[in-house]
Amino acid sequence: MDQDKLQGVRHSCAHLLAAAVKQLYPGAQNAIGPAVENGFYQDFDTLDYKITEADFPKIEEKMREILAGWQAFVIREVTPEQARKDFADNPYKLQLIEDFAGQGKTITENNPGNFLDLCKGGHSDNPREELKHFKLLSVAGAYWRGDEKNRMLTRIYGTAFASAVELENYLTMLEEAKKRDHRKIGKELDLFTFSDLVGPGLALWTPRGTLLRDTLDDFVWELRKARGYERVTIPHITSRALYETSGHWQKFSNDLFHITTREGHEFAMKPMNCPHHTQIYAHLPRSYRDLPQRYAETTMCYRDEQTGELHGLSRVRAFTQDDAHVFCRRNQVRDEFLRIWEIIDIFYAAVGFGDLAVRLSLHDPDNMDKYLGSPELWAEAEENIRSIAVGKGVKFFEAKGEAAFYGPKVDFMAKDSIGRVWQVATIQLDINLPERFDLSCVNEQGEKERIVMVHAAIMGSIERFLSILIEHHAGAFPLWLAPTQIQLVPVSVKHLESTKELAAELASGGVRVAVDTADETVGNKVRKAVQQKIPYIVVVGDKELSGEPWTIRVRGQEEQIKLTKEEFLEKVKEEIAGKK
RNA sequence: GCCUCCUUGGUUCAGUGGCAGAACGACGGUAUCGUAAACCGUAAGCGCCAGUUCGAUUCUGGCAGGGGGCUCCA
Repeated sequence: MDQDKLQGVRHSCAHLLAAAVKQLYPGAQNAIGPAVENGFYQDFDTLDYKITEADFPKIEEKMREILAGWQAFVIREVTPEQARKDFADNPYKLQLIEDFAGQGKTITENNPGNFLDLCKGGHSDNPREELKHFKLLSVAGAYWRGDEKNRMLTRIYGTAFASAVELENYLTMLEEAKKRDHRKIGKELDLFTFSDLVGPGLALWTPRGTLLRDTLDDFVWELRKARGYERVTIPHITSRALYETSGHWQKFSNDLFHITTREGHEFAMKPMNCPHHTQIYAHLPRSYRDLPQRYAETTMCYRDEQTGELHGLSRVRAFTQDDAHVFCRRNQVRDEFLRIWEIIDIFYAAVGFGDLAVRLSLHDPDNMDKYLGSPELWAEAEENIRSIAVGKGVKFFEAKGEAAFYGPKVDFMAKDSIGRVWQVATIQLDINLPERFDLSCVNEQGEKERIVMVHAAIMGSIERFLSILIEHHAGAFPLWLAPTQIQLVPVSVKHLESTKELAAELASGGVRVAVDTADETVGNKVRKAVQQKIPYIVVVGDKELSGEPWTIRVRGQEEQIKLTKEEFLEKVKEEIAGKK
């Protein structure tokens, strides 16, 4: 079955679900019910009925019963008057009818036998056969028309496939994905934790997790340093005046953590770093010869997210940005973009991602009040980055309304274990903050020239990046990132002291080594190390200590390898240096 | 913030309107062992606050925290 046809099947299932719910819950009204990436959903106003997942078997049974009476979908075009009559008791359909009529769209109804619905079409041709393999998955709330001022409807999610096997495979995949959830693995590998006393959305990083963060951040810094970046440091709070100048105060006041001093002065925790960085640029008169100025800083930002928006490490209230700002002339933008893009390419290859989606995030011309600056300025900036992306020769897609309020962006998107898409890296062209902060340089003619800013984050939020990285590798990090790279397992307590000495020797070669000091059987110690997904495990006993070749257990492979201590250490060091 | 579900030792899970259970982990002991779980023992828990009840971990409500969505996301 091709993708279009499958979409038709899923959308038809949404109708089927609507028919079943309307029979089981008299008076319930269905709103919209589209096919989505891995299935479908259908929204309902269920009045006073409360539908929960416990009701799914009953609803699914009713769906099968109704399906038995279905033929092919019959589609007919109707006048608005007719449609209003047919859906007189459904306020949601009536609103849709008015919209369609107002836009001069034709209105169509369909009926597969015993259920009339308002719909534009795109259905299964043979519902009785093709809709068999469906399953309801979850129930959720969703605002009518996606607007939080509207009534909240009950949304039922389901999925459908062309065959029972494909459905089963999909459900199995969802189960497997749960095992890779970063919140679960973060606990198992002891990488981070949350505390009710500290508060929601505030992750605490353990020594192992911090090692992982620092290793990643060191790598980003290494790549940046080689490309002319310099480190800067700023405080985590600021006077409100800074954000009034930048425009953040008016635009994002609700998302700021506010601080009022005992004298009544207003401050805020920083939700981003750009305004602070502009003040480092602005504290000296700059010659065109000094440009670009490239500032980098890995630092925490704070945003007052609503509790319902928090999600593991993906969405938190305090997160670490590997942020950089380039202050340059217009004609330097392309080179700076490509320089950053190169870092992103190298970095994501080393962490095991070869397939980031690239999104050109543009402004929404119908919503100019969301943005700073004139339409002309935006058009020019967007054309500029579009041509850079085209020149780079990669696949990208464009998204209206996804720009930052100060300029268009190139965003890099990765998927988590169940396919949710998150933004990670970003390169942004900013034509507005330099205006607001009056950032300039003196050009060849001795005139004051307005500059532009490029914002760049490689991991974006380290917290969010790690959530993706953990799920991508299911906790089995590449050797260079693994908090423990080699686990030494002494055969018995007799060997403990010499094993510790050995560990110190390996560690002095720049390798992260741990010794299992527990007075346990070898089998148990090996098992623990395997569960911790440690890349190399070596049992140390009389043989190893006497200089015989070592038998090394390599993560993810059946057969063990035999190498002398020197050969092994050399191999490990090479792999770490090569970011393997 | 909104809809909905959930909350039992450190972790994963049983269970009950009348003394709360297991496994792993931790701790103590015995064994000193060669590649995915040695054996014995000890400590440790019903998220918080109200209500109903003779009695609430269990029922009801509120709060907090968490899950799935929605809205938002510089």
